[in-house]
Amino acid sequence: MDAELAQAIAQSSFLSLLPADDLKRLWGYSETRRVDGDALLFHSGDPAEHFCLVVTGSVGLYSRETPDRETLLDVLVAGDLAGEEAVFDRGVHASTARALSPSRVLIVGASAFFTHLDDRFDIVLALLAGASARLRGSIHEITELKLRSTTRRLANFLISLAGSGKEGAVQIVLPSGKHQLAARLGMKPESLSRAFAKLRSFGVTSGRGDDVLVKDIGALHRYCRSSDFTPDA
Amino acid sequence: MDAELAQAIAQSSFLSLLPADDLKRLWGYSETRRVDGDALLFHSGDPAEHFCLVVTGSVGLYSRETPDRETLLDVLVAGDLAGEEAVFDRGVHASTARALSPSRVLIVGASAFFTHLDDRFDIVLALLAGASARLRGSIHEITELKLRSTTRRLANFLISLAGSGKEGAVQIVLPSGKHQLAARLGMKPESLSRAFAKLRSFGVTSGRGDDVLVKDIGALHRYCRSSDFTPDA
DNA sequence: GTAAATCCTTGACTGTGGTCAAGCGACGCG
DNA sequence: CGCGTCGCTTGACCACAGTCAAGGATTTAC
Repeated sequence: MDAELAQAIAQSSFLSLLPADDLKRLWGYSETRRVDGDALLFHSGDPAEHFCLVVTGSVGLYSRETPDRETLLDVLVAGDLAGEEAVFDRGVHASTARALSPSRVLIVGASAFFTHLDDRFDIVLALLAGASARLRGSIHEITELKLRSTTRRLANFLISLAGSGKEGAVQIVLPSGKHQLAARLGMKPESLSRAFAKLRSFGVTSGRGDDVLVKDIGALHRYCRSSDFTPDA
Repeated sequence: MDAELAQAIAQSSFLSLLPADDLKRLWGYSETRRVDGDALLFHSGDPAEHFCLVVTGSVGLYSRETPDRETLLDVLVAGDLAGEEAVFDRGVHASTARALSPSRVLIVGASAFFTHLDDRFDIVLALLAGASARLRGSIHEITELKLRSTTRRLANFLISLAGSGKEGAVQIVLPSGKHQLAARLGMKPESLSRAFAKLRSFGVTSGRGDDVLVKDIGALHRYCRSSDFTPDA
């Protein structure tokens, strides 16, 4: 176990709770693997033989209901788990996971993990907390989609990226390219571009890369709050 | 414990798994209550002192991010749990629960329940399965919102209400009024009405009540599949 | 250095769905 | 019986975002 892995575990909401001997046992039935961008980790509908912890890089979580159309649900980074919920529900992955950039992942065998659970009460509790947190995130997501415009969604997303407790000017690094960001927010790249253009008048500067500069995060907050039509001037 | 309650428990994905002595213990720290329509069960942001099982009637789950705007996430009926995820994540309710019609609910104390968990491994496992299933539902929901039109969303919803394995003509009873159904699907009542109008040419008949008649469920399936533009004719 | 390629932006047009407002039809009540 | 209300439907209009297509700007290749 190297430094990268140790850090990913520390960032994980649930693996970080595991005592050392459980981690050791986990190594016995899991492996780390390096994959390049666009590599498929598992596919929606696949039997859940394993789930993954992202160690480095980024992994996209996709929903694919019809064969021709799919949508990016979330971008996972170091410390995030992918596909662990399938182990407890129907044994079939609900979403597709694909690397967005060259990444390193920890692959955990589902059945071995399930056996492991039999005598570790706190693991299950941690998993339950993780699942609840995700559920909370989904609720937030659905609300955003239902009643926020594209520009507001972007502003809100930037705020959440900046983290709470920030003041004044903030430098933000997007977790993925603009194209994927658009998908993640449920819009087209063109719309994202226009949304950025609108936010420019609120002090948001974005170049061609993944870096975004916000002159005053408070102004963004105010924009999101503004209960109704600021006609996006 | 009466017949109504027994039936609600049988329909619950998780309480139905509990052995009799755990149920008995559960009674010790929970109570049933009758509420009228529009009664508030708990509010988003409230400390999670209890969660609820719907025994009869229907309960709406709302998300409220800004004080002025809220959206209906889901309609819960007999056997569904409301607010149980908060017990494991941050101890604060993520959503607001309000009765949509006169209802009967089982109120379970959160802290007592948490203590109860300490020695019941399988309860936690069942809860985890429930949370995973909900997560799966959320994923489905987000996908629908991102890439389906209002009419498709309605058609898909009717199909899921009909249940799988049906053929030919199906009689469907909506879980709530048209107004709430519209909110649940993330659209306005006017749009819902238009969506029903479009589906009329596919053999869907709806009056002013909660009853919907589908002449051929297969036609609906085909409509949803039709990968792209059937220009909703 | 020029050319190609990639990424982001902008523009013009269209369509879906929200908004506002009016029009039913059913039911309840005086 | 006429009047009001309520739930649903329709119509007219408009705005936001998707589509198609072109235009910069920066990087890579030769």
